[in-house]
Amino acid sequence: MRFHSPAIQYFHAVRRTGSIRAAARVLNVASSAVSRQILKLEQEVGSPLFERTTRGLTLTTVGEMLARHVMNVLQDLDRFRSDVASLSGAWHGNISIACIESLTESVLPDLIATHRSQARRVSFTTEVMGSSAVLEALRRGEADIGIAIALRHPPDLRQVALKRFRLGALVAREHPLARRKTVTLEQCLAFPVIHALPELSIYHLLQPLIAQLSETPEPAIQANSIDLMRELAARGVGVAFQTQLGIGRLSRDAQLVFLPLDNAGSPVWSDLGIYVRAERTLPAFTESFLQELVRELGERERRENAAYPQVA
Amino acid sequence: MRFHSPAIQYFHAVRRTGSIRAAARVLNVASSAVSRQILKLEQEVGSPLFERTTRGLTLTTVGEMLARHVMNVLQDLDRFRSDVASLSGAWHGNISIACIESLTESVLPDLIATHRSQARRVSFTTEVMGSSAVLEALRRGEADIGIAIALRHPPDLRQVALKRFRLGALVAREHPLARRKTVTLEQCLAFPVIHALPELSIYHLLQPLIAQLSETPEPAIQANSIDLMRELAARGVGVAFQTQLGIGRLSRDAQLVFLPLDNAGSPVWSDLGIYVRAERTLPAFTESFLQELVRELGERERRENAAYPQVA
DNA sequence: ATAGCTGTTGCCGAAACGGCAGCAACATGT
DNA sequence: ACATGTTGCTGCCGTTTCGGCAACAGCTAT
Repeated sequence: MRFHSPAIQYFHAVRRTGSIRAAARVLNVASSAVSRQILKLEQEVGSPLFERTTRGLTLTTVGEMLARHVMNVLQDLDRFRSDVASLSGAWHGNISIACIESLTESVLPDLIATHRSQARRVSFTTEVMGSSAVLEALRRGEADIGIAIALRHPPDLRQVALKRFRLGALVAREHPLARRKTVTLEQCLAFPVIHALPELSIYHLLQPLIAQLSETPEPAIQANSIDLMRELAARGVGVAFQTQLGIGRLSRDAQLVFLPLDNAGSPVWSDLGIYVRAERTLPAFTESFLQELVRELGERERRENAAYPQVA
Repeated sequence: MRFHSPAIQYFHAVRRTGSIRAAARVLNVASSAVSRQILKLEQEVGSPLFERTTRGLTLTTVGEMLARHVMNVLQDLDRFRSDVASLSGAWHGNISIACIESLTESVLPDLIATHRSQARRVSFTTEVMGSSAVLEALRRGEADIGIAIALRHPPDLRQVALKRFRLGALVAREHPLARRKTVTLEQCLAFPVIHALPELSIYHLLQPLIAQLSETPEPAIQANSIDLMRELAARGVGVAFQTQLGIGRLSRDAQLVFLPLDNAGSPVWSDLGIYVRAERTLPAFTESFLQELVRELGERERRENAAYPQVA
């Protein structure tokens, strides 16, 4: 089912690989064929689409416009194909998810497991990365659904849902703070602290609050892995900070205690956004999973914010 | 700039014309070429796209799915083209509007005139039709922007805005009702009435209210032209019903009086919706006009509802 | 029956596509 | 400095695809 001109597909491959010869290898054609199709495209558009450097090709402004169009075409072709396939037979296809680390402990595996048991011919591709990388992956068409800390998102992405979870401190059961109901940042900083590195979005959530304090003590440990920070906290090394989303298993084992954070009497929120390319209609099975994801995250938001009611 | 496979364009032409030979005439190619491309498409999709009748072709279910995809592709190609063109030079292109009759007296001509004075190379195509025909024209890709009475709209259309205007009675200056501030349906029905035929949406707005009344007198005149009904009312033939949108000129001449309608103590609203195909990104110049349209209609809504404040 | 319409199919020339080999330009490693 | 590997590009040429012409079968209306 290839009813689009080869130029479209070649252009797409060249954009992704950044090289004509590499694209030719992926496409299983001669590099000359790819080169000619690109030249033909540029002649028809009337403007160069790539800037030729000595090592590969980079999109020009016009090239980025065409890339956007081509992405719309190919993604919609995908949707059409899956629509036709779902006419006669069960759903099948791939759902590609780009998300931040906090989802990997419980939310995502739970959801994928239950979804797979219902629609077995839907496969998943999940990739964990930072929030800004999630948005970039979506823009480049490398992921269908993105979950990231809700920053300002570019206009070509659509925020399907926005769920807020309380940020909190994570301490071992034996930690002196463990008996409190809530903690403030000052109280935490009296102890050794496991800080997030700037590549984690927790850093950007906490940094402005820490900057407001008079004293800024040296952090004991800095890390860029949510998982590592959690394990360190469980071993009593220090106080870690994260949302309650990713600590289900460890707190079930009662090794860890989650203490919602209060700052000047009000909770500290971490906003989680679910994103999708705006100029795109999702295949039915992807849309279905997306709805489940939104519902599940909403359910967790409700449960967790009920467990730790907001201070007055 | 034709970088999509001919099959796409041929299919689109056949869908619109409903005939291979007619499509071939439009495309300036031999009918055999069109026939072969369609057959090739059907072979690649693996399912017939048209049902061959003795007089032309009709889309099958799969064909409609492909039509949707093809429409997305071609409309997005249009957007890409205008995006590239606007890089070097002024906006130019065509905006196709499908709307109901109430807009033709003042809203649309005013807007188009001011817009043309700013961007002279943007042309307009406007077509007046009934509300359901407006939605159908949008779905078939025959119009860019649609304005219609806000009924339930199909999911492949997006309601950009919803503005409500008061429905009222239109009477000549000398009419016995002309001195009132508002009127009820009963009061109007005491006089000869100019009724809308079912093809006008005013009919569907008033019919349920009339059905509630105990007596349903014979209407004096039935018509399917807003303009005709207005002129008839101006000549004192009877009471007409419409929104205040389309009576600017005549009421400026003080020949007509607009009396907002009250039903059981509350106003009767006529909801106007602005629609666009959902799976589509508009070209920049079309989006710009759309925003002006929404703003202008919102302005009128505010003004007119302020002129006739809501009863308590 | 005739005329007019429909979509489809051989046949054939023209245009487009793709593979092979070789080119110049540049980066890297010895 | 030289060799090697990379990049994109370009003649040459066989294959594939496309489109125009004419003819065909099927149907409708006159």
